[in-house]
Amino acid sequence: MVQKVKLSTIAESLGLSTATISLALRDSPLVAIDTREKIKDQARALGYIYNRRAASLRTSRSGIIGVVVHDIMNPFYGEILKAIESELDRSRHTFILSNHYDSVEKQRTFIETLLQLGGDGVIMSPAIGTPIEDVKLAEANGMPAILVARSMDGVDLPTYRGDDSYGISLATNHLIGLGHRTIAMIGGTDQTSTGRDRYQGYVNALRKAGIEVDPNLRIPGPRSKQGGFEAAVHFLSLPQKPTAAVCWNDLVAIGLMNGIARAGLVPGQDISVTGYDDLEEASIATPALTTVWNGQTEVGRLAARALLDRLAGSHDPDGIHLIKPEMRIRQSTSPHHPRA
Amino acid sequence: MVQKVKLSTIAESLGLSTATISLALRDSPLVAIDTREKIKDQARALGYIYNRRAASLRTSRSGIIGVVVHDIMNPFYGEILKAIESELDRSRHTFILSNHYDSVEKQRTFIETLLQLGGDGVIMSPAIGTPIEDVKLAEANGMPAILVARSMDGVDLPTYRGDDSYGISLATNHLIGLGHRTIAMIGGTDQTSTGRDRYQGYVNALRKAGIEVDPNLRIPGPRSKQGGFEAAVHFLSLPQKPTAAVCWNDLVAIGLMNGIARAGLVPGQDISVTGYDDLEEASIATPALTTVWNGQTEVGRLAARALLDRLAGSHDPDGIHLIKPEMRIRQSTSPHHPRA
DNA sequence: TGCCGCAATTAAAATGTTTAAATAATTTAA
DNA sequence: TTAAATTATTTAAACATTTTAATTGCGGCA
Repeated sequence: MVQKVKLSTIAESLGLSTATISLALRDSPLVAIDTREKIKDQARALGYIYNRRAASLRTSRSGIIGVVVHDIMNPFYGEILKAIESELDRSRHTFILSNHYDSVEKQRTFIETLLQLGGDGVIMSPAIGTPIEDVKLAEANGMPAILVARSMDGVDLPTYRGDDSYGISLATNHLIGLGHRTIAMIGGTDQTSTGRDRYQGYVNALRKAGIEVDPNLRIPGPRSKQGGFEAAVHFLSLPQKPTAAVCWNDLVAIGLMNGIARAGLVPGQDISVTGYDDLEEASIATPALTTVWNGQTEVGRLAARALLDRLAGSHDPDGIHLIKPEMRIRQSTSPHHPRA
Repeated sequence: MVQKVKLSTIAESLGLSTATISLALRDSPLVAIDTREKIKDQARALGYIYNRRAASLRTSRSGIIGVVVHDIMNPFYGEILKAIESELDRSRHTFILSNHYDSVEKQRTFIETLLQLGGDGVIMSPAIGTPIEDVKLAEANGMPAILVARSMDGVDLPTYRGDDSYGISLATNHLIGLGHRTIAMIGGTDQTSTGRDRYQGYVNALRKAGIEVDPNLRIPGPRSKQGGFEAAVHFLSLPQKPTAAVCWNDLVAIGLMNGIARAGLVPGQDISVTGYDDLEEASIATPALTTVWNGQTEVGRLAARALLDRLAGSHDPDGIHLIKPEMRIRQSTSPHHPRA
């Protein structure tokens, strides 16, 4: 259907040209102030709707920003998205969201769609195995990209994320300080830079305390509650009988605690558990979860700001910007005592 | 920046017209098969990117579908969105997502933005207090709207949601069947049609069993874990000493159970709790949550289908389509025994 | 009177597609 | 061999804006 009310409709109804209408609606000082008012009133009266595609065809600015992350239903990303949303909102940008579920194809399709729509920029938490060409594709077509939560090797884009190695070492040190010596690490993968960093933080903390690293205590798995829940059986049957677990994130930790409880043990007493992220939910879990704040609000806010700045012309420094995590001690950890 | 590779770039490089290129890239039988192949190869080689805004300016079809719900981080909506996403994906539509957080203004801004972008349609779970004009605005500008999860009075749009009254009565009957007589209803509001329906279902079930309805047992509140958690204190100090709680949704139920546990009681034994929705999470809660499946996947799937059908020309019946909820009995409910 | 400068407005081109109608090229039928 | 039919391609207009450069009208000034 053709647009019923357009600039020319208003122009004709007032005996003016479309140029004047266009300028007036954007509050250009080139148009006399009372003409401007008259035009705006008329636009409202006729129910005029601005046609962004026509405008953006002319200006090559669409006001669209794409955001693609692993899974928007994961509250970790959810909190990042909220921060991005509130930052973009005040600058009249529309944002288009997508999950990639770690599928490189889905992610590329998204980038292509965004390019077709003339997206002004993209914020992404790259899927595992993202080829460099895919982000280059965006940049090469004039669509700046910013990375959040995950880094990419061999590509020099502005990246905002938590300092994983440091963060996990905080959690591990906390458990060591409570007297634990057999500490498992549950959930996640070692295939991402994040994964390697986290494992490194765990290993470093153990080594520094003179504790031998036992690779059998590393139980990778999904980064979800379900994943943590299912890991509980394996965890509880380890011959080494760990007394504590450093979890990949809060979801895994909560799932693991549920699994532990299901097996008749008391999480926080019989087994100490740490999370990671400090989601809103962590503080209301039972027991309240000892965890590490991963700076998701800061990550989102800074990434959005960086993109907006770049769109406004100022090119802030590329490279990785690490947000310092902070320990949050609650009731899911307690001093070591032998397992029943 | 002007587009570097466009139809005319390809056209010139091959000595053809843009019309031929346009048709070929869309696989029109009007173009000879080998010409078509040659053109597609060349497009790939030059790194051509289809310009949707130009196309949609001409065709007035954008391939964009808007979805706006209360809060995408709420897993109930998350599950609906996933269903919508997977349905739209296979028809090459891009979807734009937004939260309205029950702000009518934010919702209207979203609808306006979507109109400006030439959105083909919108799926919405209307904000509390949405004025009829706001949805009419969409329809009046040729953008069909479909409602999910919530109805709107006085507007005759296709609506897909669970049968709330029936669903809550299932949960309430289940508790009554276990011998409970003092049953509270926790969380949510009575300001929405959903809220009124759910309360009605609770009241109906009680009445039918000859139990007097005590309005003090209705504790409204936020529909979140936090809300349920905080309601626990109030709930546990009620003079009527309820032995069971029907919760607005799973989140409230899980929060409430956490709160009950925090107070030293055992949810599922000392107090029976039912949820609503049957989120993925319900089955891994401790204790596993007895709840009512609210058909969110069906709601999302059917709504998306209905919209696509309408866009394809077939106008399916307006009005409310109720999905039948189903009881899921787990461990958070048990036969009545006097509270300790 | 003629010229200048200024304010307000406009003409016209440009953005990259799609598509109806027209044309050119080739094949088929008579 | 020509007319008709079919196939392949092109012309040109349309979509709704923005923006540069041009135009108009007017008051003031010499």
